[in-house]
Amino acid sequence: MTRLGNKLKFDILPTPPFSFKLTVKKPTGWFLFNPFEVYKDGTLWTSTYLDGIFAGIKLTSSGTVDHPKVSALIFTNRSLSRSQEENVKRLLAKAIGAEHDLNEFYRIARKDAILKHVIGDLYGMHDTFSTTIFSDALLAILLQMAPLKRSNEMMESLIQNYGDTAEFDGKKIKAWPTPKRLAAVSPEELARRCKVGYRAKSIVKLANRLAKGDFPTAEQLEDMDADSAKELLLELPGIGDYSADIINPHGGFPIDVWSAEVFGKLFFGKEPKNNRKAVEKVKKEGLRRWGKWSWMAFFYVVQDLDNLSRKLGKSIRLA
DNA sequence: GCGTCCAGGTCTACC
DNA sequence: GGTAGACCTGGACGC
Repeated sequence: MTRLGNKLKFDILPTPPFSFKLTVKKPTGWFLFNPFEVYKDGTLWTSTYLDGIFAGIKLTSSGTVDHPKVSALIFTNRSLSRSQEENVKRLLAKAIGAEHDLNEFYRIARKDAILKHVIGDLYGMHDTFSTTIFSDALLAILLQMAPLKRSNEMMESLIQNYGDTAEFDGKKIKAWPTPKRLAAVSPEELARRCKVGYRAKSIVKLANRLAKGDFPTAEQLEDMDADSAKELLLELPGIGDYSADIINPHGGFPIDVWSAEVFGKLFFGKEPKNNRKAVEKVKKEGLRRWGKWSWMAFFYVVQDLDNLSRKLGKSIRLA
């Protein structure tokens, strides 16, 4: 438990349209930083590491979708230097996707037979940016070869057992563990305590690799071209094509057996006979169809499956 | 109650 | 270079 008493207050002015609620609390429950964060009445309490600094974060919307303004209150355990403050402000704005201009994507989407159905429901939903590679990589590994319910259980157990707790503003919010923390744990202990099974070996190897401190940060990967960033991610233990597409800040088209079924129906009008074999075909078609907008297309479709299914009719039941 | 199958992938050995 | 098989765990299913 870390008590965070030092406060830093500032405002973020995202590029409109920007829906605070849809961005920090996605319709399908995707979180901003971790599964233990709390969203209530237009305010989000969460915790993460910003520039290596453990932070409790309170975000409140004080604007509208077309004139957005987000008030941020950052809690840390000590006062920050001027440059640390600037880094924290910049990273948080980036994390909530404040810099992204959705208008180009919407122009493309309005002309697309599939995407035109989803942009209305999700108007102003920005993609968010992970502040640490490790948390995204853990998420990706825990999604592998498991039903979503079990993935969530493994995720929560890992954070409960090894994550630090931020105590601030009357809240206690657990954060993802750091590479250093998990590098000190044996795979056997991790498997036993968190029931992550064979994934424990990959997780500990990954923690050891990232604890060295010489792997590029999410921002540094973003500064590379997409293929180079993905190539580096594929070198990490337990990270394959699907997981690399989840972690890559450039986005990708992360097709697994579940999304192969969803996008298979959308692209070809029918459920693939074998979802695992269809992954490659569906991925190829998504990248061909949406190119550099593949990730945004994936993101919007997945967040709007119920509505999309209704709009496209009973012939394509997606959810 | 018990056995079998397989899930929102990755890695390795083998050809 | 491509591909079959193993891999934790636990819920669903058939019997």
